[in-house]
Amino acid sequence: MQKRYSLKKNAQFKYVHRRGASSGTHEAVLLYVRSGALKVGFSVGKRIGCAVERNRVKRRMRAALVPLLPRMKRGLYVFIAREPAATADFARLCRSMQALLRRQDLLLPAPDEGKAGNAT
RNA sequence: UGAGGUUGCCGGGCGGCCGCGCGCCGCAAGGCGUGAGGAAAGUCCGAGCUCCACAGGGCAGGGUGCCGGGUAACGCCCGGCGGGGGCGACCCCAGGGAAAGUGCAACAGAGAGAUACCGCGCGCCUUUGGCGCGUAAGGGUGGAAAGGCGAGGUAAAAGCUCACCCGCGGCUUGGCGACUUGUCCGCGAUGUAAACCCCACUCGGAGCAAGAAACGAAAGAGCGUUUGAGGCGGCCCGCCGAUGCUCUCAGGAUUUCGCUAGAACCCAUCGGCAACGAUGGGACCAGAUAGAUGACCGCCGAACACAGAACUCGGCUUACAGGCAACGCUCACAAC
RNA sequence: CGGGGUGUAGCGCAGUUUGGUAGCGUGCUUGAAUGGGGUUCAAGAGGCCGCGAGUUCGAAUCUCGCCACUCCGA
Repeated sequence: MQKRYSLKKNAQFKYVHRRGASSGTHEAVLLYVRSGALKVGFSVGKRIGCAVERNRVKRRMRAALVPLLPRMKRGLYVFIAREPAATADFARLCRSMQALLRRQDLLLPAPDEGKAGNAT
């Protein structure tokens, strides 16, 4: 996932946290706010584990999101990891995040010919 | 063969494929190179670096604490000394001063730095006992009872005297020194300084959010220039100090620098018991800023530990699956 | 990066300065009182004082090293 898609400022995180529509699964929670740009942030709390484990969870969530990125509606996303995310396998993490996006209807129909990097 | 001791090291490797940070090349698509640790951790010490006076004096406060050396420095390391533990190789110790002063030593016990309960002896009396004096050997209490043990001595006793031993001080042998050897010259002093304290040495403060620059453009207010604004973050002195300091306009988690090559590492030779030093040679590319290493798979006998750089070094401490090497190291058993 | 605070009975807290007996409230158990319950009264149980070393005759207390939680400043 390239840096231009990442949510950066603490103020932005706070904004999403306050205004965002939320939905959750066993492994993660999604907060979403409509916006002109497509930005994604990840929030992995101290309950998950030590720095190594937190980094790994963040990387796996990021990797799971990459194939979905071109099909996502524009807006600010924050994914919050919950404790089972540390032990879940990668396939389970992927299904979980797809389910979160579908639940708020944020995934475009995705015709198969859609090229990567089309997010503008 | 088994059980140990000490020291040092590794702590996955190779390949395919899709991605990420940084650097270089390219008009672009993209390509090439490179990319976490021994502890990156805890933040417990010491420095570099930056700013505050040029880092100066005193008081207060903190730190260290056997001796000698190493080091940029250290509370670290090395080698000794003393004490303690282990059959041993070896390991552990904040280990200055209690004859400078103050405090504390509960309970028990007569008495905790002085004392006399039982006892022992002598004297007197109203004689199964009481009082006075002497004594501290014995009993008892306690972690600790004013050197220990034996002999002499005595009314009973006592370093009161003597032999041996223990400790402290003086002198003395060896050593740079901690310390040690001897001596019998003097003495017999409780413990606690991780209680206050004394002595010696040492420490200025803050920290990369340090600090510097760029972007807008000039203006206003207050204080002040030897009757001193402001500055050095415990206080005082002392010093610096003038288109200077503070505030508003002022919108910024803006951008760039600081930002990684270093008292570092490896090899050889020489000096040193060693830590380490000197000389010569060699190899070096993490530098992010919501913060880069992940997904899928194959092979290597298993590779499943603890764990993620955030200015940089030297240490300490803590966590750690499994594995390797060295020492003509130690002990036990067996064989020769 | 820098600086504090807390950890003691199931729960909330004293005791740490100046070292020797661990205590208070509430909850729990038993008994009394009531037809029964609550209130009340009496008795009792419950603590490796966060962990590991050290100093001391003796440590919740002093010293050192860890662990967890929490607060503040830039």
